[in-house]
Formats: sequence, C-alpha cells, structure tokens
Amino acid sequence: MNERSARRLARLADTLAQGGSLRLADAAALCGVSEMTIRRDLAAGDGELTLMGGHLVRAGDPRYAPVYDLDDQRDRQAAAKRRLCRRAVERVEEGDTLFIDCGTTLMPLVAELANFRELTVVTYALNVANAVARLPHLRLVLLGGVYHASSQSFGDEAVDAAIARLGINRAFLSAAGLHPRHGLSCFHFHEVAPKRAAIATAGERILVADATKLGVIRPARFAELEEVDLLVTDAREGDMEGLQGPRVLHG
Amino acid sequence: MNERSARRLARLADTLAQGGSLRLADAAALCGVSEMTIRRDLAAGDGELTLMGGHLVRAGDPRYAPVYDLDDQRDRQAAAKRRLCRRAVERVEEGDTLFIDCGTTLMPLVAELANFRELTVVTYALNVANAVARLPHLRLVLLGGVYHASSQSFGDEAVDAAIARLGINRAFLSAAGLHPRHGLSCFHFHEVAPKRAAIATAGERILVADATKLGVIRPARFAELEEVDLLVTDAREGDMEGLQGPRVLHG
DNA sequence: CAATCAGTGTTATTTTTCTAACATTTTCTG
DNA sequence: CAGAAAATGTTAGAAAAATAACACTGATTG
Repeated sequence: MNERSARRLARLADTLAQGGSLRLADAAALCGVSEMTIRRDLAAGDGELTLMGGHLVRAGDPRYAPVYDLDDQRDRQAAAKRRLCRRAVERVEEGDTLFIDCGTTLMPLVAELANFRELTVVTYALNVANAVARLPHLRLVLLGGVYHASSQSFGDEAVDAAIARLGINRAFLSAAGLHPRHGLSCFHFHEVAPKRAAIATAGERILVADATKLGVIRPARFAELEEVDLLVTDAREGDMEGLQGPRVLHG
Repeated sequence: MNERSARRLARLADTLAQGGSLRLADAAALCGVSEMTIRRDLAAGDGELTLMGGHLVRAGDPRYAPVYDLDDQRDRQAAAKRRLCRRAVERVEEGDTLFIDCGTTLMPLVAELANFRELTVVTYALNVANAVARLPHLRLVLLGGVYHASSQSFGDEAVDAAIARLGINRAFLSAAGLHPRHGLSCFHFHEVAPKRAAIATAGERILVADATKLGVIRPARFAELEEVDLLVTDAREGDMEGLQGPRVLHG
C-alpha cells in the first residue's frame, strides 16, 4: 500500500472514528478520487475499514460485526492477526505485566490471555481496556488522559511518568509502518509518547505486524527497528530484505 | 403491521440487541420464512432495524445513537435515574468541563449531553467513558490507573494530581449513602480519592441521588453534606428531615 | 360453497454493487 | 527528457440486492 492510499484510509477512519457509516460515493468525493480508488485502498488496507453493501464502516464496530457467519473476505486479514497473536502469546509467562498497544492488530491477543491466571495488562487504548475488563482474573491498568477517537486511545504529557512507575515485563507493540531505514511509524502523533515510554521501560519489546506493514512509512515515527527485541510477522523471508535488528518469529 | 410480522421483527431485534449484523438470508432462515417476507416486515416496521447491502443492522445513525447501558436497563430505579439526570443536566452550560462520577446513577446524564456542542467530560469510570466516547463532539478525559471491576472504575495515588490539573466547572457526584449525621458514603474505598479530588476542584458540586439512598450509611465515607452545592433527588420533603447543607432540586 | 382477503412464496425485472480489464495520468528513474 | 513503473480513471460485464408482479395457501364470511 502506498503513502497516499494510506493517507486516504486514515482520513476515512477518522471520519468514522465515532462509528457511523459513509456511502462509498461520499467517501470517494471526500477524498477527491474515484470510487474505484477507494475500493483499491480498502483492499490493500489492513481491514480496519470495510465495505458493507456500498457503505463504508469500521470493521471493529460491534454494530456491524456479523452475528453468525464469519466467511467474509475481511476475515482473511482478521485470521492473519489471530494467527500472529497466537504466536506472540507464546512469549507470555504467568505473572507477567504486559503492555498492549492500541489499534486492532493486538485485539486477538487479549482473547488469548483468557487462560492465564495471574497477569497485569497495561494499556492506553479504550478497545483493549474493554476487552481486558471482561476477563475478571486479569489486572488492568489504564493510562488515562485526553481521548483520541481516531485511535480509540488516551494520552497526555503525564503518560511517560505513569508508565515509568510500572514494572513492565513485556511490551506488545503495533505499527502502521515498518521500514528498513525509516524504522517504525504510526498514523497519529499522540501515539508516539506512550509507545516510546513502553519501549523504554519494558524488559522485552515485541512488535506484531502483518505483511502489509512492511516497507511502509507513516507520518509519526516512534522507534528504530533495533529498539524491539522480537518481530512477529507473516511476511515471507523474501519481503524482509534489509530488515535488521529484531529476531523474527514467523506466524 | 400484523402480529406475526411484529413477532419476527422483535426476534430479530433481540438477536441484534448486543450489536452485530445478520445477512438477510440468515435472518430469513432464523424466522423460517422467505427473504421477501423479511423485507416486507422491515418496510412495515418502525425502522429500528434496517437493511444495509443485504445485511440487517440496527438502524439510525450510530453517531447519535442513544447511549444504552445494560446494567441501567436491569436497574429497577432506571426510570427515576433518568428523570433525575434530566433535571441535573439543566445545570450544564455550553463549554463546561464536567466531572462525572462512577456507578449507574449518572449514566443517563451522558445520554442527555448528546445535544451539546462543546463539552469536556472528565471521568474515572469505564462505563461512563465508553458512553462519552460514542458522542462525537464531546471531549473526553479519562483518569487512569488500576481497574476496579466492582465499580467499573480506575484509580491510583496519582488521581489527585491529575484532577487538580484540570479546570472543572461542575462535578456530578453519586453516593450510595446519604445521612444527616454521617454525610456521604459509597461502597468502595478506592472511590474516595477521586470523589474528594473532584469536590475540591470543581466550581459547582451536584449530587444526584434517588430516594433509596436517603438515611443510608455505606462503608466508605467521602464527604459531608455541606460539601455539595446542590442535591438532585426524587425524595419527598418528608424524607429529608435533618438534611442540611445543599440546596435541593426535586426531580 | 364460492368469494374474498391477508399473508406468504415464487419468479421476473430493474437497480446497484462488485470485479476485472484496459486506458490514462502521474511519478519515479536513469 | 525518455521510458518505466505506479497510481488512478474509465468502461464493461458479472454478481448481488431491491423492487415489482403475480401465484399459492388457508382462513373468514356472506
């Protein structure tokens, strides 16, 4: 996926941040491109946005999640994420204190945590917090602040201090872009501070990123590749050339 | 619309109560009728359910969807609480920064805020935060910390400092007990710190409490009656004897 | 019992959405 | 700048959904 394509997707995601839907034609007009281009953007995207009968909606919105069948095309991406998270959770040990980043990539990870007895989860994302709160035996620490609908997360200048006070064993990070020379980047600048704080504090830094993130640069750069210890991805060896730094776990 | 038609719609609405979508074919199978019948049901119905590209979803622009809380609906006092909150919201002015306490009492208040253009809501409760996050024009500040499932709220020792940094116009407080001599109390000790911090900072302190809270003492005492400026309640004059301090608004 | 009518199913037609193919424009590269 | 590659637009056809038309069923009623 290319730069402009991603920018359009981000803009649309922002528009739909509070939920709701957008007709494909309106989305195209909003971005000043043809409907076909929006379709292609969606196909190349990470599945956060999805098309339902000509209407663009947030895939994560429980309002539109299918009750019954799961045979959607969109599910392909979701299946990849589940697979990656299943690999990633192998690193977790009983008693850990985990940091979980925002976005949709790491949502399946929370589901995988249900089998642990004693875990503390630290996050600044509302969707992650809601998922964790449903698991009664997990301890949850939410880093507060001003809410950013675009990423469903909180943050302010106090987040560094708040994270520093915690003893985090493992940080699970997500990134919208992962580039050999430009390192790790995300869409929103407000995500940078908590990500950096987590990287600084955590014992082990684990990045989970599907193949579509590879070779991509996003506006907000938050770390170098060398700053993470492990990369969990479904990208094949061929796609990884020039990527140095983390050990790689293929999902 | 006829009896059976309404019954099918009710059943489908029930299936989608928790959100989610249903393909028309599945909906038809679920009701044991043809797709065409479902289409006709929907056309005759009240528009609660709608068809989006072959998928049945709960209708209306979710952006302005009413904020429902499941706990709230189970609550016998729900109607009273809604009435009290409608009275309480009269105090709110455009541009305010509001503190909203935890519990179910103040949940209807959030729904009432949908019509304001410019508000900032400060809270330490997960249920309140989720409700506010769905309203686009509202700014949300969540006070983070360790999650307490018992009250669906967060809190730690840093909450005082976090609240003190904010300029709060009006604090909407809830209490589990309200007693002439023993003042205001709640169930959980972890609620005391944020409540006290809000009382200390806010310009106007508004306590919302239905009649069942009157004359009751709970384990965690957090304030005196005199520390709130206004009490919104449905209790009758007779029940209020000995209650001194706040001005009273009857809902 | 025939006529009627509401409720539903079936089929056909129109409209919309999706997909693929190819044309055009823009951006990159040597 | 020429040529290649990428991005986007346009068009046409396939698939799916929405609508309309008509047929069937079973109950009601005069």
